[in-house]
Amino acid sequence: MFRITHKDKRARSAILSTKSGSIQTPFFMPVATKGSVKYISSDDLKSMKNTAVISNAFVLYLRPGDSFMKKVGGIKKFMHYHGINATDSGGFQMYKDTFLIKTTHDGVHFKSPFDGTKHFVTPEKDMEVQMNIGSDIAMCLDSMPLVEHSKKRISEAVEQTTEWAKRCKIHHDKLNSDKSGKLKPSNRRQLLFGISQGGTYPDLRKKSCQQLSKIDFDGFSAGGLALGEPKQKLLQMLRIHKGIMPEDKPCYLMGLGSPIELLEAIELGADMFDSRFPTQNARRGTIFTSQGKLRLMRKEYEYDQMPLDPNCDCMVCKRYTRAFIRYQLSQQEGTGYRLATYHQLYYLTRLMEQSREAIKKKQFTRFKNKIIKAYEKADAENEKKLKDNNLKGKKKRKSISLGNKRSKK
RNA sequence: GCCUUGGUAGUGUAGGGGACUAUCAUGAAGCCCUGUCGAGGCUUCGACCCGCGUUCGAAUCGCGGCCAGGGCG
Repeated sequence: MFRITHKDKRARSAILSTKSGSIQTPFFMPVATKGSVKYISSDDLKSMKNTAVISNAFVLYLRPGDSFMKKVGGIKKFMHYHGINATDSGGFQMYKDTFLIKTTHDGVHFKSPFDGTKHFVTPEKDMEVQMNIGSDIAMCLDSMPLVEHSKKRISEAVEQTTEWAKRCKIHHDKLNSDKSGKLKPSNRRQLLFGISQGGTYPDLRKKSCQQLSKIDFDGFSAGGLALGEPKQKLLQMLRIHKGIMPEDKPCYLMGLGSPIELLEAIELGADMFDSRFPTQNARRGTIFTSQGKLRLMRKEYEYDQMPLDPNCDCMVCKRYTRAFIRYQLSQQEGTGYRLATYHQLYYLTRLMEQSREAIKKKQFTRFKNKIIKAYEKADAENEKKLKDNNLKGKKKRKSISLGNKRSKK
């Protein structure tokens, strides 16, 4: 179900098989919380050769309901989606005040931000919800502490996560067994991933990984990261995670979505990613390109007739100008969101594709460095531009204020 | 020609003698966003048409000018 085909030092490319087919790693999953990637249709995803998305089991459980999803034949049919669908358990929603009431030993008390209704979710219930939704990959219900929480609380969350992980696995196996009680083969059932916690404390992360690695999950995620901690911490935690979790299982780094960080994580052997970062940034006018980060909303692009990325051959870059997309974004028009998002995901999909190629050729580090250089170059140019503008601005302001003083006298 | 409204950041506005260091939106500049309920958050910049007067004090009241609407000849 997970077959490593190529290795380049710690980086690797593999084939992940699910009940919906096989895809190559490493890959990035755009976030489709409510069953759609915002502003992007499943046909769009297909046209950019996207292979996987992740939805949110808890949000879908609230609306339209997991029984609804079951009735309509599962999320993939519902979405008319061709690829692999993963669902997040909802553990991440604990992170948000709008959802969480409190966690207990048994499960999580949530409130619905839609209508204020209260819900109690246990690990077992969560597994049933994800089964009803019919995703290809389910995630364990984990207990996710805030980064700023005390070490003690993060430590408790580690224990809680492990305990719930065991319960998830037992119940999930039941739900995925045939009549004789035997677990179905991995290509005919939903996969289940465990999630390590521990914040950025090496000892806690290690402990979490050690506990979880004893459970026979189909894959292991690193959770609670990419939430504002320094990059070096993030990578350190990934190293610990990778060092303990079995090599022959997929490694999913949850929440990561910035291009350079993705490459750095791939270099350390991570296989799967998801994040709202690229799509959210696209909607807010920060565009990833072969030439680094493009801040599209700057006035300097008001009349720009270039495509978002001159080296991109996506549908958007072939047809639309920066000026057009910038204007549509500024007007909060759906078309702007759609075009920016399309390019962004196309770019990331290509980045993953190129990463796999580079791993096959054993040139991944060179490839990574090339991309990083482009981003650094763009950042440096940007900084220089800002400095120049500041100087100009100061001169201008000075002359204006002098002018005012004179006119008042 | 006479009468009558009105002139506040780039734009649209609030405020009709002291609470104005002038509101809000938009804009511009910057920072942020990473298992998405949300088309978001934060910081900064930017204006009382001009002059004279009344008053302790004027964006606010008076007069004149300029400009823009509207009405009557």
